[in-house]
Amino acid sequence: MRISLVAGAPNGKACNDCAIRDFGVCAALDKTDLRELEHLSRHVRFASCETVFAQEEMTTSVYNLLEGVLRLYKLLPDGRRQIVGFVLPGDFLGMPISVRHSFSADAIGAVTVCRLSRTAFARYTENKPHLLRRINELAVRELSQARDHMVLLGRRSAAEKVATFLIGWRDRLVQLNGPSTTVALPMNRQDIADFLGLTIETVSRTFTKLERDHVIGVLPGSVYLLDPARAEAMAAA
Amino acid sequence: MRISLVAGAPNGKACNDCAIRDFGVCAALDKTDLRELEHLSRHVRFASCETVFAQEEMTTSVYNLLEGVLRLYKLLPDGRRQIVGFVLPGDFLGMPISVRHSFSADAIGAVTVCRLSRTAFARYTENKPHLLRRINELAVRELSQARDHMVLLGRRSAAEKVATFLIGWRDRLVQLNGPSTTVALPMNRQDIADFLGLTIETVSRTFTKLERDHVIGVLPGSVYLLDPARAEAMAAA
DNA sequence: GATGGTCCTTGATCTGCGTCAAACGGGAAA
DNA sequence: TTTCCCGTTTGACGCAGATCAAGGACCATC
Repeated sequence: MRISLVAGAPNGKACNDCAIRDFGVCAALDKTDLRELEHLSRHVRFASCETVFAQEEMTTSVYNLLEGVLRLYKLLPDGRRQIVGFVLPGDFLGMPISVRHSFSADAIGAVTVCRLSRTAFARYTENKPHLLRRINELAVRELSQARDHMVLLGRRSAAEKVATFLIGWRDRLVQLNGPSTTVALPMNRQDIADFLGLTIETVSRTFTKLERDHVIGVLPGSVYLLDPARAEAMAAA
Repeated sequence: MRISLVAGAPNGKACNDCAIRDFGVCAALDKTDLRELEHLSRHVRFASCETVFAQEEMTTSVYNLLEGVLRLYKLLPDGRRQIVGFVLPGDFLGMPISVRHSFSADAIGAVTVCRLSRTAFARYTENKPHLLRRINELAVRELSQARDHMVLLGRRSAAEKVATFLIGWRDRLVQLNGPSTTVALPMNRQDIADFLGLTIETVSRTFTKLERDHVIGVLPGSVYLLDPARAEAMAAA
C-alpha cells in the first residue's frame, strides 16, 4: 500500500465534463449545482492494492469512483474476509452509518476517485431534495443487491455462485462499456472466492468445470461466455 | 394466509400517540407534519402467516410496523428460501427499488402495520429534506446490517451463526423492550435456518450443543443466555 | 383418553466443499 | 537462457453440515 497521489483540483469545467456526469450521484444536479460542487471535490489516484479507506478508520470523506475497480470487504478478527461488493466507475461510496468505516475499500488496479469532505458534502445536500432522493435511490439499489447476494451466499451451490457472479459482473460491464463477448475479471481468484463465500480452490475447480462443460472459456484476466443461456439458467435457478 | 382485517382510520390523535412515534421514520416529523400524515395512513392487522406483500407483486404501499414481527424473504424458483431480515416495531418498509417487490413479507404471529400509499407518501416526502435524510439514515443502517449478514452467511461456522443471531436478536429486543434475561424467539427453527443459511437440523443440533455447553438454556419459544460473554465471544470471533 | 398435526430433536449416513500439498505457467529479474 | 515468484490449477483426503429417517413433545379437536 503506497502513498496515494493527489491530483490537482479539477479545473473549471471538470464536473460538467466528468466521465460519470450522467450516471453517478451527480446525475441529479444541474449546471449551477455542479459548479458549486467543483469547489468541494478533488480527484485522487490510487495504485493497485492501495487502500482508499479502512475498516474502523474515521469517515472523513465520501467518494465517487471515476476509473478502475475497488473491492469493499469486511474482516473478522481471525483474518477471514468477506468481500461485500465491487465498485465500478459511477458508483457512489458515501453513506457511512457511523463515524467509523464499517468496511475497507482498496484498489484493484489503478483507480481514480472523486473525493469530497463528508461534512461539506452533507451541508451541500442539506437543501437539495432532488439530490437526497438520488442518494436514496442509490442506497436502495445497493440494499437490493445486498439482499440478492445474501441469497447467493446462503442458499446457492458453488457452481451457481460462480455462474451468478459471472452473469452479474458481465451485466455491470455491459452497462458501462456496451456489449462485449469477453468478460474482464480484474479481480483475482481469491477476491472472487471471498466474494462468493468459497475457497480459491473451489473457485478454480468450478471455472475449470464450466470450461469442460463448454459454458465458458477461461483466459488470463478474463473469461468469455460460450453458452450465455446455460450460464444464465444456472444463475437463475 | 387469510384475509387481512382493515382497522378504522387512526383517529385524530393517532400519529402523535403512536407507539413508534419516537423511533420510526416519523421521529423526523413535527406535530404539523404528523397531522398531515394521519390522513395518508391506515392501520392494518394481519394474522399469523398472512402475507403483507409478496415478491413480484406491484409495490403500492409503504409500511411501518407497529406491533408483532415480520419475516422478509426471497425464494429461488426451486423453493429454496433465504430470509433477508426480521422486522420489529418501528422498522420502516418502504424503499422499493422497482415497481415490483423484490422480496416477500409475512407475519410471524399477529401484527399491525401502518400502511401508506407509496405515491402519496412519495409526494408527502418531496419537500421534506429532514424526512428524506431520516429515510436515508434508515436505508444506510439496513445496508450496513445486510453487509454484516453477508459476512455471517459467507464466512462463519454454524455455531458462530447461531450465537451471532442470538446476540443480535437479543440486542434488538433489549433496545425495544429493555433488558431481560430471556430472549423471545417468535420465529420457528425453519425461519432461523433460512436466515442463517443452514438446515433446520443443524440449527436444532447447534442449540442443543450450546445448551450442553451451558451457554444458553432452551425453552419453547425462547432461550436465555447462561453465559452471555461466551456467546458474545462466539459472535465476535 | 385417543387421534392427528405441527414443530422439534436425535441418530445414521452421505457429500460438497474445505484443507493440505504439490505442480504448473507466465512474467520479471538476473 | 535460467531462476524466481506469484497466481492458479490439480489431486488426495477429511470434515462440517446436508440429507434421510425415525422418534418425541406439545396442543387442539373429537
